[in-house]
Amino acid sequence: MGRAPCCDKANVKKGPWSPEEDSKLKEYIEKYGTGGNWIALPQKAGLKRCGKSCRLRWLNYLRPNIKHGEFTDEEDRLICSLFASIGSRWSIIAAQLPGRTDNDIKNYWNTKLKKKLMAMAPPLSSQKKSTAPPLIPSSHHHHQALVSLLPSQPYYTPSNKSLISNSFDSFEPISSNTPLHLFDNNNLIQIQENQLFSNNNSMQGYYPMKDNFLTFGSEQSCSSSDGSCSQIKQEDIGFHQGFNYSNGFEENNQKFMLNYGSSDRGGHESLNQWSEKPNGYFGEIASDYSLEDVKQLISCSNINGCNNENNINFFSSTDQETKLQDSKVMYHYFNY
DNA sequence: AAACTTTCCAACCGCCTCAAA
DNA sequence: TTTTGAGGCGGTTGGAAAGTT
Repeated sequence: MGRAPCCDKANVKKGPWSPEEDSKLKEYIEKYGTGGNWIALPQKAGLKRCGKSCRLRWLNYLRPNIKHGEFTDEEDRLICSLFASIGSRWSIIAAQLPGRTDNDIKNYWNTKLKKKLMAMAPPLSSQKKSTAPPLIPSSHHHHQALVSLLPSQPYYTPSNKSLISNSFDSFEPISSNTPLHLFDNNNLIQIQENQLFSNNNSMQGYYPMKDNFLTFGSEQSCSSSDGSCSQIKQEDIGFHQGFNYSNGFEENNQKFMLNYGSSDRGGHESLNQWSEKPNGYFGEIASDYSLEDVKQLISCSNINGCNNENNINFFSSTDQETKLQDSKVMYHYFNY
């Protein structure tokens, strides 16, 4: 019953790889490949290592075309937007960055990029509080999010006014008078664009903002069964450089943030440039994940899966390929 | 220069899914 | 149908390197 035993764990070497081990592994794989069997590989290659260790060493360090060293601004942006979309699914993120490994990206995020973004964000306590009523009933105990990918310019909104969709419904450019429809499953919120961007907006509780930014969320942080909720954590939030305002409020222990991407990049060479690159963030690189896969992952990247009614809603334009390529991620977090 | 602290990252650990037996 | 291992993944850690006092 079951498969053959794994490697003799009591008799395998651990710790850093020596140059000799590296060359043995590299030479063997270059000559014979992995054979689809990492467990058997170390013995064949003359290594006293666990197959898992060999796999990791090969994938993260020895395989060809591994890119080490500084991450570019473009890579920063891509990591940020994908992290905002799908969370810490490093292998998927890595698939969109040629030459980068999931481990590299994970380390980079944990040690540098997260701090970099945090340094740009104002402390939550400094943000204005609102008197606006909660938009989400207090019975909602899940961390919820509404995600949309909006083309950089112009802004789009679904023509059928329904954002409850995981598909890419038809979109039309919004005029300055067209309300944005922000939706969670119980609340449809209409917001005029000028209410988002005007400093003298009349919408109580919504603070004006100018420039793009991004918020990040962790996985579910509270329970729907017992109603307990942890407060939003500072490290769960990141902002893109270049924002001037964020709008958010706190009410009845709920945090609400409303974020919006701007198309005005102004040519600044910084993180606030989202999509100057003609080929965009997706689609130009060979990876195991196609654009459709990424869309699907984004559309399913919630707590409970694609079919849950509290789903993250994801939409884009009919011209999916091109529009998605220069899209930005807009996150709305409700109720932590 | 030494002691201490912080940062960085390679590698390990443990969990999950899938499939072989 | 059940058990078990392989492969894959994300979280965590230990120690080296870099920075600070």
